[in-house]
Amino acid sequence: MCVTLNDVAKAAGVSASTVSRVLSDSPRISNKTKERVKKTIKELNYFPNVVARSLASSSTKTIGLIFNTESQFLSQNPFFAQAMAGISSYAQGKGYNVMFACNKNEDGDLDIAIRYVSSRIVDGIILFTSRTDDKCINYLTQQGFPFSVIGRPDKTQGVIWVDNDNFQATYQSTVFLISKGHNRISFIGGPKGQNVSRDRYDGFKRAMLVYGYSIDESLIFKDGNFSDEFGYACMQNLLSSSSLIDNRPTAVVTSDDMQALGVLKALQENDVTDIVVTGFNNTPAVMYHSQMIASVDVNAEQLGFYSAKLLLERIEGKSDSTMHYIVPTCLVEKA
Amino acid sequence: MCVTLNDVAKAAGVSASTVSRVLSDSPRISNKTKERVKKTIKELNYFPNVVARSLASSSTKTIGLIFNTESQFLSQNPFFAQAMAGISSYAQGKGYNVMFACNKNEDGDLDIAIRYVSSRIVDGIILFTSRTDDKCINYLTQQGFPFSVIGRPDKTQGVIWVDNDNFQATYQSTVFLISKGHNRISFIGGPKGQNVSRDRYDGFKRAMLVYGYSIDESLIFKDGNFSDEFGYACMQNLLSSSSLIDNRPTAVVTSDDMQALGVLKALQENDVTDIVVTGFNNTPAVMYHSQMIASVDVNAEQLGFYSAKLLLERIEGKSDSTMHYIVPTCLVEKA
DNA sequence: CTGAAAGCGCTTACAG
DNA sequence: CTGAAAGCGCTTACAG
Repeated sequence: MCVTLNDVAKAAGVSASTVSRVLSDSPRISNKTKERVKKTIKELNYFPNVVARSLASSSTKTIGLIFNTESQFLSQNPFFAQAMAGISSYAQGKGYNVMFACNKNEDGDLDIAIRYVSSRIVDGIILFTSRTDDKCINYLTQQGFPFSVIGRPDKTQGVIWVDNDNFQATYQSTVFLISKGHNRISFIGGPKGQNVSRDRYDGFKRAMLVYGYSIDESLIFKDGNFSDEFGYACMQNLLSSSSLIDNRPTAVVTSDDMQALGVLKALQENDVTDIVVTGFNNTPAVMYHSQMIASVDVNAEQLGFYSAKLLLERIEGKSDSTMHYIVPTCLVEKA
Repeated sequence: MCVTLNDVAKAAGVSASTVSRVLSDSPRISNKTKERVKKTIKELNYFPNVVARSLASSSTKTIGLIFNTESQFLSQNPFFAQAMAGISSYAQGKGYNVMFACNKNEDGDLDIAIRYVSSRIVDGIILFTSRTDDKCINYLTQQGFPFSVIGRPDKTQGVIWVDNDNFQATYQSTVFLISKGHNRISFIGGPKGQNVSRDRYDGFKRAMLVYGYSIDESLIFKDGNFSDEFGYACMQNLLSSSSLIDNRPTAVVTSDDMQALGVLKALQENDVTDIVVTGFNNTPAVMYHSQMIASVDVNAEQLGFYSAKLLLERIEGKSDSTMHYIVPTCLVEKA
């Protein structure tokens, strides 16, 4: 029903091989025949069947995405959509398609990875954020299957990854607060055991130390998660603590805008207007709050873009390809 | 390098046809041989090559997504990620993969559609929201290619679509405000020429009429867009209008949470605390505002789910498949 | 209930 | 510079 390569070959009076070579712009074909074949391709409105091409060349020109995240967070955090846009942008430029699959839990992730690899439907995989001792990373490494990771994994040995400088990000946020005159600063951290959590805490700690301020452990919340509930709970805890009643923090460095949102809710409910907050992702709706005075833009689209770039360089066997890339963050300060 | 169907056939002492039939669970194979073949499939850890299968069966078991939306909105509005999750959920259950591609403008959309169709890489397409006289819809219809649309298009003739009852949604929001004692209510609408805009305005208008309140045209903003900028501009307009100085609205029905966010910003900047707002999408960060008193949950995940369901029924040639489906909305009221 | 054979639409050594 | 032929790994009438 569709025009095939053979139809073109017959119409142009050449062999199928020649048409195929014209399509791949082989230097071994004379310009004269190239012109002629291209003309009949136009006339017959021929488009190659990519499935047949994939089978013959054993490459699908498709990459698969695995989120490693419960699907509710996909919509709450603009990070994912932005990173997807960046991936799609690079991939399209290189003629690659992008596939995704949502899932419920870590086993779901692994199932998707196994399906992608075993069915040979993708040439490579991009993982969004890595867990501790990540099953997908272990599996893909063991299979020798090309993949890249957004967010530096536990073991970087042999794995391609892109990430922000998370240390730098909270270091800057904290220094910004200090420059505004704050020095009793609370810190709200991310999930236990993740590099991102550790790095963001370290950045905060270092800034405090460099500027000569001590860290009050009662203002520090680690081993949390990136939810508004956690932010809310932390701030409620601070506001209801009797030991802090005359010695509250004046600022909070959070590790996520959703956390910040929870913090802001607690502040509002308690009519506290003299505590300011910083967050991550520069989410428009969160930044509208007057007490949000800065947010780290992680440049999610760039993270996606480079995760795709490094992956495709690996797939296409560029020998000089780098294994990781740091995307700079940018502290967005409110006027 | 990989185990093929032929390897399995040899190992099990049967023909390739038989292995293939076992894989598709054909009723014409005896249980005894089924068992034996399944055992060797396990032993050899065989997985079918889906690319070869696609070529032979001329079906890729993949659907493609086209957003019809500038990529910045993809991340700002949780709608897209939620709908994608719903699509992925249904598709995975049916053994289908999902592909997407971001783009810059309407021509970009059409390019993607042409690529999807011509390269025969997907079996069907889902369009997110339709434009007036949509080029993609026209093209796909003319090609006879299976597709479904999220959001009722201009011409529904022969096209599969899912949508909310947008009339009902704003009708309910407005009635809710009326029940709270409001009757001078402002309305902020969506883009010109879209069904969604018309329906949402009609729902508002009808509720006002049914309850016997007149509509003050100076409080109505149509032909806008779903951005915070537009919401902000509308509210600034209202607050600065000298003719309204003693006769302001007490409530605003917006057509989107981003609009609502802009409205809230204007209210906050002008220290206006006696105007309440309703929106769409139940965005957590927006709902935190005390003046947001209701938001319509459009159930984006369900919209995605059913857009995939109707599409796959069409692809698989279910004769009794319906052409459209209305996903109920749900007004989320704040306590 | 099972098999031999043709075919899906390309690519790519090999030969000239 | 070009072509004939094999092959990628499946599915599916057709025949028995």
